[in-house]
Amino acid sequence: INSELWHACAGPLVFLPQVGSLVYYFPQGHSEQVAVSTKRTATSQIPNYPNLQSQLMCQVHNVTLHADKDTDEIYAQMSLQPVNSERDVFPIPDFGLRLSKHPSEFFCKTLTASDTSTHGGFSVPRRAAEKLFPPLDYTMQPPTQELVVRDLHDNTWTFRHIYRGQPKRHLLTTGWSMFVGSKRLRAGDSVLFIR
Amino acid sequence: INSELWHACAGPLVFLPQVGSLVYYFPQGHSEQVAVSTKRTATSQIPNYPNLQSQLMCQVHNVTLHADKDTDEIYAQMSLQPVNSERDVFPIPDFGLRLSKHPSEFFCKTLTASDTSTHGGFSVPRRAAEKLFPPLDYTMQPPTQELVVRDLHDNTWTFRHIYRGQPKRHLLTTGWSMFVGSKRLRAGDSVLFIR
DNA sequence: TTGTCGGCCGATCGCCGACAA
DNA sequence: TTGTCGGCGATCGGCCGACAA
Repeated sequence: INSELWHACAGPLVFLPQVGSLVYYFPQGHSEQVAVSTKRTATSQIPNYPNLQSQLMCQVHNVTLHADKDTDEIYAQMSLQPVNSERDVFPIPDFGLRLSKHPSEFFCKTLTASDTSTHGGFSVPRRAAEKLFPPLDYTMQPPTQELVVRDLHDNTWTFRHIYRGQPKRHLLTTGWSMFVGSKRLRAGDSVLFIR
Repeated sequence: INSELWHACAGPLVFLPQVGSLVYYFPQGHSEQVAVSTKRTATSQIPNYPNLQSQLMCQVHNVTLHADKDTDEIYAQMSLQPVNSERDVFPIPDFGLRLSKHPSEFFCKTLTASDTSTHGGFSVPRRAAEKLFPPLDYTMQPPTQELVVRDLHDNTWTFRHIYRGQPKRHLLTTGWSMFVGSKRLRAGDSVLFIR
C-alpha cells in the first residue's frame, strides 16, 4: 500500500496511533460503527457482551494500512493488546519513529458526467495541473506529455496529458477511459492526485 | 434459485438428502474436499480435530440450493444436527415430500471459440433446437422468434432465435453477446438449457 | 475557468452466407 | 451438421474545438 496516498485519501483529521503506544478501545462504539458500515442493526446481528468494560486500555502492537481490492476504499487494521496498567506495557524498539506522513501537495476532484463518460477524457483543473503535474514544454504544438501514475495498490497507469482547446485547458486523454472502466468510476466519485 | 435448473446442472448422479432424514457426516472427507476446492493443503491451513469420530450420524434439518453470484457455480448448503441414536431423531412434518426434480428435457453444449467471440452469435445444435425450443413458424422468411430465458438466479435474458444460412441452421443472435459478456463466458465453458 | 456538446474518423460489434471439416 | 471465416453496415470510442455557464 502507498502510505502517503493512503493518508491523502484519509484526510488531515485521521491520525493513526504509534506502534507501542497506549490507546483506549471502546467496544460499544466499535460495534455501532461496524453495524452502520455493514448496514445491520447492532442488536440483531452483532453479539453483545454485557460483562465487558466500556473502555479497555490497550497497547498497540501492529498497524497496517489497507485498501479494498475492488473499491479502493481505505481502512486500517490494528492489533491491540489489553493491559491492566501502564506497568504491563511491553517496550517496543523504536524503528526511527515512523510518523504518518500527511502530504501537502495534492488535489482532489469530484468527477463530472463528462469525466466519466466514454465520449471524452478528464478535464484537469488548471491550478491542480500547474501545481502538481510536471511542467509541460510549451514550445510544443500542442504541449503534451505522458504521465505515469501509481494507485493505492502500486499498479501503474499512464495518461496522456495535453494542453489544448480554445480557450486552452489541461486534459487527460489516452489511458483515462481504461482507468475509469477498471475502477468502475461514476459521476460523483472522487479522484485524488499526489506528487 | 431455480431448483430444476440447479439439478440439471448438478447432473443425474447428485441426490440431496430429504429434510428430516438421517445421514452420516464424514469430517475428514469434508476437510479434504474443502482443501482441494480452495487450493490449500489440508494440513497447513485447515484445523485438525484428532478427537473427532470419523463419521457422525446426523439428522438433516435444512437444505438450500445456491449458485455463486459471480460464477454461477452451483452448490448446496445443509444444516446437520448430530444425533447419538435413532431415538434422538426429531420428527419433521412432511410438506408433501418435495422430491428433487431431475429434468429430462435439457441440452448442454460446450462453447466453441465462435460461440464466445464477439464476431457472431451462438450456433444451436439442430436436435437441441428442435427438441427444446418452441417450434418456429417456417413460413416466415427467415423463420425467427424471440426466446425469453431465466438463469439460476431468475434473471431473464432474451435471445433472437433464427433459422438461416446455407445450409440452414439454428442460431441465437441478438442478445447472446450480452449474455456472454455478463457471465464472462470463455470457449470451453458450458451452457445448459431446460424446457 | 471548465462542463457539455457536435463533428469526425477509426475500431469494434455483430449479422449475413460461403465453405469445408 | 456445425465451426470458422470474409464481407459489410451500424454502432461506439475517443480526440478535437466551439460555446456558454
